[in-house]
Amino acid sequence: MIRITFPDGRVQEYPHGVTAMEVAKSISEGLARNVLSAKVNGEVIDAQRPITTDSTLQLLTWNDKEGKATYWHSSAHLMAEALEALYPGTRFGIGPAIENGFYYDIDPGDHTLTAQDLVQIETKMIELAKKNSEYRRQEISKDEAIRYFTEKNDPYKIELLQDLKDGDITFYTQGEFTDLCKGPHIPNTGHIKAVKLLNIAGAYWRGDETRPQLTRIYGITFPKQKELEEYLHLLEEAKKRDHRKLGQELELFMFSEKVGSGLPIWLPKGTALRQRLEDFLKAEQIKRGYTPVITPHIGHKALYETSGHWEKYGQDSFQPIHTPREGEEFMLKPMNCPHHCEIFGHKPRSYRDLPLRIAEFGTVYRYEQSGELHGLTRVRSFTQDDAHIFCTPDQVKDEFLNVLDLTMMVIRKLGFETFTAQISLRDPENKSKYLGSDENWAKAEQAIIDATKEVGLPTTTELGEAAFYGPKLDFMVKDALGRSWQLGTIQVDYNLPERFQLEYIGADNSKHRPVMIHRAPFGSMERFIGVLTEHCAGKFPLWLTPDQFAILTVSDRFQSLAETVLQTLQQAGLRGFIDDRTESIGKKIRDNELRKIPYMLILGEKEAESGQLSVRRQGEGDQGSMTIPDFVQLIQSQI
RNA sequence: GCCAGAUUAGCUCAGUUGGCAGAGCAGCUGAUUCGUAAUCAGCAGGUCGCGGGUUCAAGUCCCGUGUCUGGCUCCA
Repeated sequence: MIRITFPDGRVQEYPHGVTAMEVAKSISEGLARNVLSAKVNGEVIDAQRPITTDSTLQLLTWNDKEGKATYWHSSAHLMAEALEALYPGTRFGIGPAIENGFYYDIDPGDHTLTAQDLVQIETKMIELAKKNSEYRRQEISKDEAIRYFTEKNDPYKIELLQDLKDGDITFYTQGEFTDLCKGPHIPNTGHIKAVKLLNIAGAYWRGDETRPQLTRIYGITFPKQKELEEYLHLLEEAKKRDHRKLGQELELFMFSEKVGSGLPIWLPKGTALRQRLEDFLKAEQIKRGYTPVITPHIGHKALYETSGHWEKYGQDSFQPIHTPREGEEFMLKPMNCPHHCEIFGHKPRSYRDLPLRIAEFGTVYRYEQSGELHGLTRVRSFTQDDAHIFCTPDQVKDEFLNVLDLTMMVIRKLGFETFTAQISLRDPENKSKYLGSDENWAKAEQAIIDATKEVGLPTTTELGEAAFYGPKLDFMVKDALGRSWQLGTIQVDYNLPERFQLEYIGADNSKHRPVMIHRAPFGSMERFIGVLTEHCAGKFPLWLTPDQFAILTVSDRFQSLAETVLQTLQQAGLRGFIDDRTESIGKKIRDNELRKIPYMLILGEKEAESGQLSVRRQGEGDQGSMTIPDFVQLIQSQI
């Protein structure tokens, strides 16, 4: 007998070799029907695998994250079975579960798969799923496995096998399809009831752009048709929040083929919004001891040779601008740091001057790969809410904490409740990629880890994600479609001060090297506004939104009244406009609802007599009437 | 940069087998002066992304290219 410990702490004895499925059945048949896999001693395994030692056991169903992952991974195998049936000779790469669904990377050979083929594959998957085929696990020797895939002519699987140890290799088979796989899988294909293949894309084999490009098919499956429909509805809703769509509808920004791709053009409403955001941060920075500066948009190539950026990114940048005089080369600035280093270095600095916090909303230009451009979130010209803090090594941690506080304040003020913070450290396997000494790197990495711990900020740590000059802390939020974007960033840099030979005179009357902290709470105005637009679905916070109210006249007899009201509200510091088109009131309401104007003030006979305002809230409807001062008060109370 | 798809009026989109370029919304003009999500009528709006080719004839077929979309790679 072995002892099984359940998540609630209950312990029960079962025969040696019992499976999770048998345990589930002993509890209830209903539970057993829903079990997809099991977590045994922390490891997720097939529900049908025998348990041979005293263990903790958690039965995994659709309601568990790991249960879903098992389900979707098995769905990837089902899709592979369908592909093999429909397109014999297809070769397979890898097919994992992802956050929402799964994908499989395949090499379809001469055949090119297109989106039109997906429906046919879905139909085949459903047909195969209905056979209730079991997912059968089989341990196999490396030689035998290689023989199988050699016969099948699948070089990708053979390559995967090369990296595996003999004795660790398992195959899974369902129906007619056998795959190299460590598992686990769901009991049988019958659990898969609803299938949607979402899109098709190219993906480099093993993520390496020098290797062949495979076809990646993304899909998602559900145990119930209704759940699939709900998910697809959710996707539709998310698309409505896309900042590229809302940006066009709300006339925030545009792109022009003639101006160039990746170069956003800010329209009046977008500019109003953006400037308000900038003003908010500028005011906050003044309070916190930052000094604003302004620097040019270009700089000598030599500046970037000094900074090291030319060596690192020169080939992939906008190429130098040549002047009429021979031999002069200027770069569009890809970042503001070198200019700010020159500011620090332009006169002798004392330790009494530190920390020196230099801030600039600096527009930079980076030649991003054409395929990577995406709305406002990945562009070729953008404005960083940049600042560089020059301080003594002893001040690093306090300054880091201050910046952390500012960044979290900014993110929360804009209504992002769920964000994650990622500490990016250097790849210990590949230290030559980075500039700067081992000792400095270790110090900087420790400063970040300590500071985030001190404020209790939950973080994830990624090795190899650091910038080439130093470790960093990035704040990440998700867009409407669940794609993660980096917003604010804080980076410790021991390298640039070295390269620019920056110095200050210490209390000991000798020269010392300052430490530099790069930081941008928004990250870039473009990306931040893009992500913010999706986050609030175009309904910006009242303090930020371009227009807070619209005055809708019931007929043009009320035009002069509308103008008086507008003036009064503007004098009270509110922003709005009169919709005086000769349209019906219903039409004006509809249009301004769609433009997401937070408040609509309807002005007609009734208001002319009472002197009050009829107030309508966007998305909520009629709020009844109130006096002008009450309305001003209402808006101010929400800012 | 790579793979796949898209590209027609300001916007959203039709356009059959290659045979005169279409609709709705927006715009303009006129009528209507209206009470909480679309008043009515008329008018105007196009080098079908761009450049080649095939053809008696190309929005439609072929080649090249720009831009966009979904991913991959990249992201100072």
